[in-house]
Amino acid sequence: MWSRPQRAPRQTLTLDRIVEEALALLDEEGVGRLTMRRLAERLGTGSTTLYWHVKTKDDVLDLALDAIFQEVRVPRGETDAGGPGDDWRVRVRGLMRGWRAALLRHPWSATLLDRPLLGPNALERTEFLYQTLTAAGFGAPKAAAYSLSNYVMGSVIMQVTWEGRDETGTGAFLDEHAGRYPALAEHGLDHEWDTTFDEGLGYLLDGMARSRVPRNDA
Amino acid sequence: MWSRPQRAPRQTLTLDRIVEEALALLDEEGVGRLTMRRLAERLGTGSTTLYWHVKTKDDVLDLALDAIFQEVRVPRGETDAGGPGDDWRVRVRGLMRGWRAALLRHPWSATLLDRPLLGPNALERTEFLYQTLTAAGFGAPKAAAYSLSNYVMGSVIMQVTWEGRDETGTGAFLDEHAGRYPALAEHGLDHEWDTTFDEGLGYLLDGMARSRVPRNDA
DNA sequence: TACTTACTAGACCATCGATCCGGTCATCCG
DNA sequence: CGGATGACCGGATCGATGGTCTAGTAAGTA
Repeated sequence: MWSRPQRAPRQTLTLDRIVEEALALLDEEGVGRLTMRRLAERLGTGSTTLYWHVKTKDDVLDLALDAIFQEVRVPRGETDAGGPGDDWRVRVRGLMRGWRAALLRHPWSATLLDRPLLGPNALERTEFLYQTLTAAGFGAPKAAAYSLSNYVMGSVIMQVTWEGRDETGTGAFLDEHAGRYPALAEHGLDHEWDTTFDEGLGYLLDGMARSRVPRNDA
Repeated sequence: MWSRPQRAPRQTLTLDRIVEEALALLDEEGVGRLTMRRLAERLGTGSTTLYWHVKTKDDVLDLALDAIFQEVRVPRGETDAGGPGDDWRVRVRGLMRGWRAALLRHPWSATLLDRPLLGPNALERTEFLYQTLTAAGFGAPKAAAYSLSNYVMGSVIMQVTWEGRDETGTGAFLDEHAGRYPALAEHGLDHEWDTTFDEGLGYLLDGMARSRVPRNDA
């Protein structure tokens, strides 16, 4: 009885549906409101049932986090228009921008970024990053990849942390202590997140460019 | 009855003692094991008592997180030995390294980095960062400061996330899927955290240096 | 002495993640 | 066709948590 097709499961509730609904719940109400009971209720089932498909709640969170990375487009075919050997810059910047944008589209992800990104979608993007850097002539793609990911993660966490808050209270607080923190009070709370991100990313890319050993392009 | 001294409180339990013990508990057992009951028990009191000094558990966490920043030395007086106007680089790099080291000394902090750093210790360091950058001639110190902080935070989170884990399981997992992720599998899991951090920090600083408008130094 | 304030604790509440136990139902085997 | 198997489901329940209610006690003030 070789390759017997495994018994067709009833599939009324699948892991995919759980993840899908978890993402919706997360998007609508945030990570604090995601409980197994509430998730089960939205799926029209009991909380116990979820545990047949999933071992712990952390599994759901891991799955949901990795699902975000599915939205990140991998800039594979993009060849540069002219710049000599700057292909990798375009690709890496595109990946990092997409990475950041996807996480910002789901702000609850910021709280979950302290867990290892080992899902297939995240791994695929990381693999692409390694390959792009290696092809560009970086002897130590790991260091470069870490620096870039770290920067993206930190930027997302910082932005989500500050954007979600009621700034009036914090602003008043800063004004109140303007004597102690003059420079902070002077520059206020509003911030151009996108341009700052691109700026820092450019610095990182510039610095890396100098330390790479070009391969067979000029 | 001017300047009546406020009634001397009994002070058998103070906020300082609570924060101090919370830090010890956090260091010893991690953020997951910090409960109000356990903390109260260590302090020889009941959990209810803590709520007289503190509004919620989040307050304890905020306080503990800010307490970490107390360990970060502010490199105030450090004048450079010779480099023309590179003072700010030395100071900023010193601050960022100290920032990172303090957080790494308390790995539980990585999980809490998704909350605003508005404690007095954190604010004092941030204020110093703004002042140093402004004095160095940066027209937009906020963008520079954000880029730097983001990078530090991301680096800490990434390192803590990976260092705490049992790498053998992850290593086996990667080996198993080496076909799908060849570049990842090739470079393995071990990593030189310190040098990578300094490298990326150098890139950031280099890039910023180019965009600043020098003030009155050469 | 009467009163206010600082402080403490035990019992209690709602809720959570997770499990136990007892089912149901489609499918496969004989 | 009929029993057995295993995928799937859910109510009740467990232990633990954050937080509150209620009821106090000790120390100072008037």
